[in-house]
Amino acid sequence: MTLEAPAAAEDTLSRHRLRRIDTGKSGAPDGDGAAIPEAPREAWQGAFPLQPERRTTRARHTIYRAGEDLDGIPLVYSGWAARVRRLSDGRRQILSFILPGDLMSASAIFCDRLSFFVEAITDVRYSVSQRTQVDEVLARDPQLVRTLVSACLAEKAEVEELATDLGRRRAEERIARLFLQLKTRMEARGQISGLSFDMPLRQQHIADATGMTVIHVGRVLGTLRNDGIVHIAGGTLTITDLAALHRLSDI
Amino acid sequence: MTLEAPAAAEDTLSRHRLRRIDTGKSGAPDGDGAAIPEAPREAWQGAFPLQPERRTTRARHTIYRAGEDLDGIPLVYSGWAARVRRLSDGRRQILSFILPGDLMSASAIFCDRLSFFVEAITDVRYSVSQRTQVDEVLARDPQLVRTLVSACLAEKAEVEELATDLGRRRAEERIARLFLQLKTRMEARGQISGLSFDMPLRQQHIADATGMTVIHVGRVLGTLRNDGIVHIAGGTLTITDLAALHRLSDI
DNA sequence: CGTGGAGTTGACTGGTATCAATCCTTGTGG
DNA sequence: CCACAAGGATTGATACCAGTCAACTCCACG
Repeated sequence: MTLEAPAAAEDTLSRHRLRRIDTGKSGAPDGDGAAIPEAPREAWQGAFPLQPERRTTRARHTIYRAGEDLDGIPLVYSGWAARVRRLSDGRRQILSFILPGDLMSASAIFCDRLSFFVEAITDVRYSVSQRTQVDEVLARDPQLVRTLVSACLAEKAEVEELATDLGRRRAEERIARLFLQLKTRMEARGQISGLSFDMPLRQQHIADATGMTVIHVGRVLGTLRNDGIVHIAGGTLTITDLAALHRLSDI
Repeated sequence: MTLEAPAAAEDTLSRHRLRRIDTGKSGAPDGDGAAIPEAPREAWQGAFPLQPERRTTRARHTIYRAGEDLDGIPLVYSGWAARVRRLSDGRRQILSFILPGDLMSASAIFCDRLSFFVEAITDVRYSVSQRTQVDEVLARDPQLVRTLVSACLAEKAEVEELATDLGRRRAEERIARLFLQLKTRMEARGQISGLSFDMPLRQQHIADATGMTVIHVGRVLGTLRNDGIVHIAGGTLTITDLAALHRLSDI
């Protein structure tokens, strides 16, 4: 598990992407003040009553490299990250976004080596619970094991939905669905006001998540804005026509 | 869990797809003779030493419908099937192919309701082990639980790779990778001779697995044939230039 | 023979990608 | 405080991959 490693050197095709050393601001939904919403609201909230190690990774840096040994189970408590697969020629696919309160991957509990990278989008603070300690807790609580297996299955189902989106839906549809998904997740965290929420993703992230090019993402966002459906400004996403967004999303 | 249910009625957009009632032949890799290779060669081989119920679903029919209650854990012992997500307007995405010896989905062990359909490609014979019995076995064998969780994680990783293919690779690349994957899986089953193996998929299946249209699949297959890389004839896939296929696949 | 599924081919369209230039915003450093 | 540099967003022109529509063949089956 690597901390604070610059991503530039390894990024074959990085076109300015991830290159700059972050300065600590970058529109993150969390200030750097004291009031960090540290509590994960998920089912495994009480699962790790341990003394985890605390770490930080700055925006645009890689938190975990595919294939490395995980030295513990990481849980994000502030900032956004992404699980991403990289191809040898630099193409990238984001598998999911990791929001505060999320395990970096539910798989990490049962497996100490993952097949994808985890990259910080904003500055990310996370805790790493020691595997041996977690295993002890799990051994005493079979019900918790079930819960965590379910979390894995949920993650799997999410990726299956992503695959369907990428294989069978069109650009506008995919973006609309991404936004609705983010809205739902932010809602669950109580981090939405009206139909707006903090959303630190750059167009490049949206492109890598929806299998598009940045430029086309920009165009689609443009039409969504002109049609009065969604607009992004200053790191905030605002839904101006929820019904239309649902219509586009086929939800 | 449904048996022998025709798919036509439910298939909103089916353009001849799945419509015909199969006659029992359809180029399945299994004859209907006695010599069925029944032994799953996977890790969970000894996992279900029970008296499972045996069932059959004919080609082109639906074995399981998303959201239904699973009344047991299904293991395919002959024929090919597919896990597939359907959209409301008839578009389909195949998440993976199920070959003889495969669990219909590893998720079925920990979850009695799946989010995708399972459809028979050829005639499919499978066993259904009762959940209560399997749970008993699992309770006595924690190591087996780990193994089966790993199977789930492997299935998850496979879908993540599919998502990457669909999002970031081109048509030819995707088809090449599908073929190589099938080759590997058939090899593991000892069902390959030279560089040929039985492959009952129609172009429509390949299209639904790779996120393409049938027609474009036909074109790509045509060029692969003309370039002397792969050709399909009489339900048999033959790789005529393995190196080229690897090159295309970026493996 | 007739029917229907499956595959092939051609013409055309269209959705996205690619290339390139400009502008805006923000952080950096003098 | 201001100028500069870099990242990010927007726009235009053009190319190309893949989708759509349609016709036709081939084959298995009844």
